[in-house]
Amino acid sequence: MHTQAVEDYLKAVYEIQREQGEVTTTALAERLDVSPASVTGMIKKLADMKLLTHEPYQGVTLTRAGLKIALEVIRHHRLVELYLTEALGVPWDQVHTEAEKWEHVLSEELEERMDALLGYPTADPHGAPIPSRDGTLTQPARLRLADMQAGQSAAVAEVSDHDPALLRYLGELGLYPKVHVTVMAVAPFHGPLTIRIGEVEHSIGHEAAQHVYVTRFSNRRPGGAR
Amino acid sequence: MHTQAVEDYLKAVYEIQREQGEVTTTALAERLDVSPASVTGMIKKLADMKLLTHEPYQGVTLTRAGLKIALEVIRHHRLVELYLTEALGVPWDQVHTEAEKWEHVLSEELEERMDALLGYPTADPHGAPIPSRDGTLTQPARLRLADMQAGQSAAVAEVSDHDPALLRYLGELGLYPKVHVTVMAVAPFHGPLTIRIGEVEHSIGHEAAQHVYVTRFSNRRPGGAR
DNA sequence: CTGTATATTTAGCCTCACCTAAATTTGTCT
DNA sequence: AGACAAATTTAGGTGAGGCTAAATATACAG
Repeated sequence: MHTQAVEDYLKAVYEIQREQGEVTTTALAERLDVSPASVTGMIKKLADMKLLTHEPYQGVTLTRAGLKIALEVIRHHRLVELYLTEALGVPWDQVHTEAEKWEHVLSEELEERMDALLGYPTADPHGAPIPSRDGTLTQPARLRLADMQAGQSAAVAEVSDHDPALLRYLGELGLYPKVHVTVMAVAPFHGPLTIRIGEVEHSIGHEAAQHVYVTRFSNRRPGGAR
Repeated sequence: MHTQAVEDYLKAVYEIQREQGEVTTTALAERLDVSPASVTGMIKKLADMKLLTHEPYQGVTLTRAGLKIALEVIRHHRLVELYLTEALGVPWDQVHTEAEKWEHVLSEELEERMDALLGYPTADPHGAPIPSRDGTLTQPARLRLADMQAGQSAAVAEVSDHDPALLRYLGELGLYPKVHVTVMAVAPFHGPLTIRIGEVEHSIGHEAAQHVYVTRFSNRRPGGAR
């Protein structure tokens, strides 16, 4: 087995790679709340273990083996998040923190039981896709609510899960995954968006709207889905 | 927070104290699968933290603070054991190993949720009492099935949870907590006991019978409960 | 193209929890 | 009381994963 630190690093590398393309020492240090020097040391170890490759001063890339571990950890994390909301009723702004601990102690046996009990789900409570056991992953949406134009409609696909306060705010607005939303107006200069959910309208700041990913309805049915 | 090692040591001290009265360096080393020298070192640290007192060459006693932590860990362990059997259907010979890991990552919040979901239970799947949040604990039964005489009846109170093979064996016999059992015969020289559970009779070795704790029915109702 | 800011790595050190080997203490048997 | 075995502690070390301070590499502005 790998240590918790190894798992945390690989997961962080994967996530930063997704979000920013390039995985730098500093980015890892910030995400893991650790000094850059410590990251350099750990990278060396992970490279020795053939879990990633390191181009000094350039950044880091996961190897096949490293990717496998990262996806296993993420699978655990997201399954646990969903399990905690579904089975134990934990509010969605708290599951992330709990899952950070559980992901490292979940046996394959229990993973399988949770998976079955949840009906082999494909997304966690924040809409993030749950990797399958063999490591395949549906492509997450990359369009942000903040990038939409007035008049467009979409379904919420995924929301960022790192900030509990943001999640509580989105929860108040009703911006959960799968919810349909229409952009009524967009204020200029990164101002707030006016959006409609069901029959009610809300205003949401640009900043928050950047953390909400959506899937636009296709334009084939003018008038849009309901 | 305390490290996992600290929690493991305190739990072990508590358990050995219960089982054997005296908590020696060697006993701790064996239980924790660690060298005696390592135990000496760790004891020194725990004594510095005022979690236990150490009489060199004599043994170790938990302080009030140490006892509190030990009971919290045990509470977590037993709640998790019960949760795993009840909510996730994990077989009773496997829950112990899983709970060894979970006990260290369970937040108070989740502890409370599990506790409520299980209906504020007082015993784990092996019959061991679950400490209350304030650290009170019902006194466990100390009479062993192996110590009973022919003709006596009792209810199974608790079975030792450390050996999965033993638990599977007891499961086959139907020796679960609360089950009523009557000793039909006791072979001499630590030979097997013949016991009756419901309508069926089994033979069980002295060794195994030492790991089954029972509560004798009072003698006030001759003929015994059914 | 040179100077400076920023990113990264190196060097040296720390704590935790473990180890082995070598004292030392305790208890027991004669 | 002496001798020996068993239990315990001391001494010295290891690997993991952190840290700070200092050195070095890269990037960018003038």
